[in-house]
Amino acid sequence: LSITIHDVARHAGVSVATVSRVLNSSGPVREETRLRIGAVAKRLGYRPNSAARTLKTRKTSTLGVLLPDLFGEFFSEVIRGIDQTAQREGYQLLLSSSHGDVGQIEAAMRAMSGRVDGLIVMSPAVDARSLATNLPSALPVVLLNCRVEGDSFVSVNIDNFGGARDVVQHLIGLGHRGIAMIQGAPGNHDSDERLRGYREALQAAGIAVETRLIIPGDFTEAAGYLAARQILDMQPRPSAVFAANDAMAIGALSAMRDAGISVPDEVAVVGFDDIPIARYLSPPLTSVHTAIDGLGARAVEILCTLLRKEGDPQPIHEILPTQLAIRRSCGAGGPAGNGAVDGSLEVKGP
Amino acid sequence: LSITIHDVARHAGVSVATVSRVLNSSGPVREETRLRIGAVAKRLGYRPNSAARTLKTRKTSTLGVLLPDLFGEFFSEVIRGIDQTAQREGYQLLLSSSHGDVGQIEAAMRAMSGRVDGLIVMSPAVDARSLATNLPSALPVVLLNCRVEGDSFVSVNIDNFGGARDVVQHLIGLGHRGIAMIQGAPGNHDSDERLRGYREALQAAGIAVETRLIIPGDFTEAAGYLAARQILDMQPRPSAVFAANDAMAIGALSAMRDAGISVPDEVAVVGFDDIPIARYLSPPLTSVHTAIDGLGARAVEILCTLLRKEGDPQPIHEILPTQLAIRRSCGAGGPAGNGAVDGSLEVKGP
DNA sequence: TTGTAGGCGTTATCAG
DNA sequence: CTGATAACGCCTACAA
Repeated sequence: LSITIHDVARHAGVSVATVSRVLNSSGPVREETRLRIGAVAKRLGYRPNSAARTLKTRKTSTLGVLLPDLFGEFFSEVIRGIDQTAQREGYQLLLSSSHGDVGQIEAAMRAMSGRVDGLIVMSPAVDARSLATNLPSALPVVLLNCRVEGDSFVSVNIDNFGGARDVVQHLIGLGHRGIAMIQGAPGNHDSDERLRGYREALQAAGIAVETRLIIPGDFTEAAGYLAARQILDMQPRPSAVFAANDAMAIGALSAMRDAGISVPDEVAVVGFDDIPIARYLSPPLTSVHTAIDGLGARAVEILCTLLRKEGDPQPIHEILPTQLAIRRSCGAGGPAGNGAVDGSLEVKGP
Repeated sequence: LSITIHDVARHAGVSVATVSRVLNSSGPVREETRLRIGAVAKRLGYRPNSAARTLKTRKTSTLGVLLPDLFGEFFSEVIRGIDQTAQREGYQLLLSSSHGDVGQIEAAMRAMSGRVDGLIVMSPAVDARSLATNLPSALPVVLLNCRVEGDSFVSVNIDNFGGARDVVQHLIGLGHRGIAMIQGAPGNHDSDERLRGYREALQAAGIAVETRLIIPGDFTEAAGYLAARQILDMQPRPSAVFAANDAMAIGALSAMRDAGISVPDEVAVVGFDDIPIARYLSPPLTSVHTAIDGLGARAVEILCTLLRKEGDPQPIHEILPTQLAIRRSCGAGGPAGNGAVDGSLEVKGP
């Protein structure tokens, strides 16, 4: 029913081999023939059957993307970066997200193997063994924001540690000593690294790390709200709060407002991620700015060099830098307005 | 290099035909043979080559998803709904987003045709002609939140009109007469429908629709901020603002805070979409709640019945209902706190 | 410069 | 119940 290379060949009065040659610019074809075939192909609206092509060449021109069940802003930005870069590189995207446990993600990996040329995996649950047993060993894989054991895989990460350390350092610089932290989801790599950065900053300043100041959370607004209520009840009460992401910071701000606590006058609050609305909050939220779309984009770029076999065979571990976005919620910096309309990024270097 | 159906056949001492029969449960196979083949296949770690299978059967077990370049929360929710449902129905997802103009989306459609069994298209830019000329006429398509002309296509929409009408009606019920609206992106279907709902509510209440009260926007926080500044300068100043989405409402809240205007005491503000953080804003934002993930889920369900040829051939136009989520920003309803921690949806019927 | 033919891994149609 | 075998649409030596 569909139109094939044979139809084109017949209409152009040549063999399928010649048609194939002009389509792929492989092998020599007389200029006149090339033009004629091109015209016929266009006139007939010919589209090469990608299944047949894949069967023959073993190339799918498709990249697989495996994501966990993640949160609004972050998700869309990662995808945006991946999508735009893949498009530019001539790849389609086979997406599978919303994975809770390891079993689901392994099933997705198996379903994708054979249908993609390479894979981008973002999952706190996945490990080297899991990858090895569920994927063809020849399939190039780039790990995104994952805990990486050893050097068996290529990975791209955000500088969670450095970003957290910097923002806590900033709080310390403002004179804060009692600094609470609201943790991200347990077992999550980002979460652990941000906690590590928090610890590092305190220790570097000679401040004791108090366990009671580290409150569990799960990256949701509701968790931030609950954690903040807990923090407000503490004796002595901390003068600053570092939430492991902006969503929890927003929950915390909400809780403080409900409790009649002024931010930043009574308690300073900072977040992580610098989501777009951070600057529109009340007060505008100090956060750690990360180029989330850049994370996705970089992963695709690396994957593509792997596919072209350009890259040196040794594994790459890339870490994307972060920047402090200082606004009013920390009590230092930021004009009275929120700079919403001047178009400036309002992002400052560390 | 990879292991094929021939290998399985050889190891099991049968023909490829028999192996194929047990794999697809097509045709009769003696129980003993079936078991033996199954065991061999598992032992060898055999995975059917999907390209070959597609070439033969003309089925890809893949759904295409075409999305515009859209905004954080909305995007991830739509995808989540699509993904989960597709997974349950046994389909993979070929995704292409970040499309600005018609040309890009048409290119994406062409790139997908032949690689998917069906297509979900969400784009304000696409029309019937565009679909017809760029897609095989046999390919089932479901339109998402699109303007639909005639009955040539199946579509799923959110009740933009009804939701907007209800929330404006609510403002009117609270005594507001001067109600400004911040519009969404020009040319966008959601945007137009929400405007239509706004008009309808005013007219039904016998209030004249004033053009000066309708401010252009584009669904971003920045646009909401700018629009609100404009509104605050008006003489006489409106007593309520309906933003066509929550992001713009957030921008508007921010502008009012900067201007020292109290919400809802001096000006009431309402949004549309009810994104998760709406209830954590200051004050908690009254909005129109929509099950965005339900939108995606429903689209996949309909597409699947189309693929099974179960559905009646006549086109379906489904409209998903909305609900008012009344909070403090409109001046009516909501406790002093924001109900953040009691787990209730805080969504009320119209 | 062009054509012929074999095969990629499956499924499906026949006979047996 | 099982086994040959012909497609599916394309690419690519090898021949001409």
